[in-house]
Amino acid sequence: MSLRISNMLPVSTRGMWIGTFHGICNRLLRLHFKDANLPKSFQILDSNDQISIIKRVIKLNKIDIEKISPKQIQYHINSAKDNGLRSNQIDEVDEFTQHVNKVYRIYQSICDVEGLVDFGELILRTYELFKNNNALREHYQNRFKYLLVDEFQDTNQLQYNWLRLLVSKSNSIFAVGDDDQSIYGFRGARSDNLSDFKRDFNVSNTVKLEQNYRSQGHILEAANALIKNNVNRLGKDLWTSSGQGEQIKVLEAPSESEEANSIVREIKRLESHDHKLEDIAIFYRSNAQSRPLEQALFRAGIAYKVYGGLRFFERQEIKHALAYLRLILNPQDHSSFLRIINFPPRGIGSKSIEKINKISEIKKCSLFEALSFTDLSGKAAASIKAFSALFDKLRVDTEQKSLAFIIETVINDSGLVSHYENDKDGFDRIENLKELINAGAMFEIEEEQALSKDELDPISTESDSGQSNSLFSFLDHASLEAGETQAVDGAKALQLMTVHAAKGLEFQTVFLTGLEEGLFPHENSLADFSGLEEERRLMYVAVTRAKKNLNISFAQSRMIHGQTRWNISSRFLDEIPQKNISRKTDHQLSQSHINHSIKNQIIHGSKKSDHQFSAGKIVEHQKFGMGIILQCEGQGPEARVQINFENHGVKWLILNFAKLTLDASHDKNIN
DNA sequence: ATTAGTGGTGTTTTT
DNA sequence: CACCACTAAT
Repeated sequence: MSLRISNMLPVSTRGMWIGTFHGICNRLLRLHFKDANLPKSFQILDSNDQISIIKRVIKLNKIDIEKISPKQIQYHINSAKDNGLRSNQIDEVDEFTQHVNKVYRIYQSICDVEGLVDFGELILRTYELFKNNNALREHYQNRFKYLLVDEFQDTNQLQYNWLRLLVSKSNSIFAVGDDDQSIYGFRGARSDNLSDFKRDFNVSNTVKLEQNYRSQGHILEAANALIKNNVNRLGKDLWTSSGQGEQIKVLEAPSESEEANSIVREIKRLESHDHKLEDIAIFYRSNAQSRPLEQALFRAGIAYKVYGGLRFFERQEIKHALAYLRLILNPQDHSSFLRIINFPPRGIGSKSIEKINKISEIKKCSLFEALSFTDLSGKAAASIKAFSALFDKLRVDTEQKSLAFIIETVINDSGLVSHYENDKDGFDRIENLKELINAGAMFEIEEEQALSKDELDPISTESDSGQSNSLFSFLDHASLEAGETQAVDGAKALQLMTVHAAKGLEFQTVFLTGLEEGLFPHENSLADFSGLEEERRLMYVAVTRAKKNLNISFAQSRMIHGQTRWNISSRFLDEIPQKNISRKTDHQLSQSHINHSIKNQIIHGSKKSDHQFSAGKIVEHQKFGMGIILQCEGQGPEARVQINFENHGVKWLILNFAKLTLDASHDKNIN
């Protein structure tokens, strides 16, 4: 974003604050940590860190909530914060809320003591800071003459209130948003903020942007037709002056691997017609779907780049390494301490950890300091001494050293590398650890360049004593911008990403994959109407990323959670007008596939089944209607079939009881 | 007392 | 399939 802006503007962008809400709040909190009542070295928690603290709270306080999962509690905490609510502001209306809120309260006190800040807290803290500190608020109201907010439909209630605090008579605000592209409802985004904005900020004139400069006719018509099915929207109709262009190609494949192969063939064809690889993108609904695509691309020797997914900084080996780094910097960091106290295994088990915990409570000191008081006998005592000594040594060895050197020293001396050397699938992990050294070196170079370029803002942090300041900002960077690091060098490669990650981007050619009921729209979103509408907006976002060529595909069968599932095509496909589509129903391919799988059953299956039903056949049930057979089991009176019904989902039925009729037309297809 | 191995469970999207 | 909690083996 920063780059795009500086390329478009005749003036320098130095001095502008450009970033996400989270990024800007982090910057503010770093500058005013004292006023925000935070330790100087506060660390940012990611989703997993948050979960492990919640688990800790549940265990330590023996809260009796067997039925409530840590994830549910996490959701409660995050959505409370997204709405600007502290635990004491929540009505404990029922037992559930009471339990969950208790965890929230204790969780927050742990974070406060240990100097930990989760994503919601970044914004909430800054909000409270502005609210309670008039001088500071006025300073920033004058500092930022113009506030510009992009993707306004993705703001949540707290971010909205945050903006209201920052806007005064001395500055002005400008917002751009598209309610049809609101796809972050699950994390508290309110597209209603768009209409509230008009009211609360006295907007005198609204500009509707309906001319689209990106996509050609067929693509745009499809997008318009799709989104019209949503009831809850402000309403707009996009138009283009760039001609009809090509129809959308729709491909039906027998399996996910066939789908991937067809896409690879098409990409090769495009390449030979002078399409650039970096102008092509493949989208999918969930990260897990990237695998078969990657396999096919790898085999075909096509360079590709996966965005997001298992983020580099979220891998366990990287998190272990970072925990060592954090603990060097901040011995108070209990989460990091617990992560590595016995990793790699060094003979300090749960019992020892419990003792350390007790001592830290009695002596009111950190877990780390408690190590020196813990008197245990024999092996454990020796292990604990060794662990303390390791850290004393690490602190001395890494003082005033380069980031790369610090990281290298830590991953070697901690025993992480040698641990993974003995692990049978530890090779990749060691590669990643080496990559972390590189990332550190790169980060330091970039930081120097940035520093020499802008010595801007009047308020600046006082320089740090002792430990390297760049280690500090590196750790910060690691938790907040986890995904970005790998994305930079996306040159000359095909781009793979989730539809969520694709928002705001555009490509000449887009392959949109996995258009199947249950996947897209995702089955977990179908429970309520608003969920389905959000999925449809997601589809709308995906379609409108394509400039010239859009390819949509789906597979008849797909491995999900280790089981083959037979899906029907997505309802979203049916919502696109036929005139905008050219169907490449690979019928021959699909028939041969089904024949093949039936033959396989006859040859490999120990005995031929004594009924006429088999996987892949279309059947009709008196009550459930049409469906496709997923698998068969058993013989005679015990024979059962699993069927995915068009309108009733997946069910197991006993053949003797279920009156099933084979769909004759489909039967003819097979033979 | 620790660890490795086993069996049961739940699976979207992200700052 | 991947992760966790629990159990058996060291």
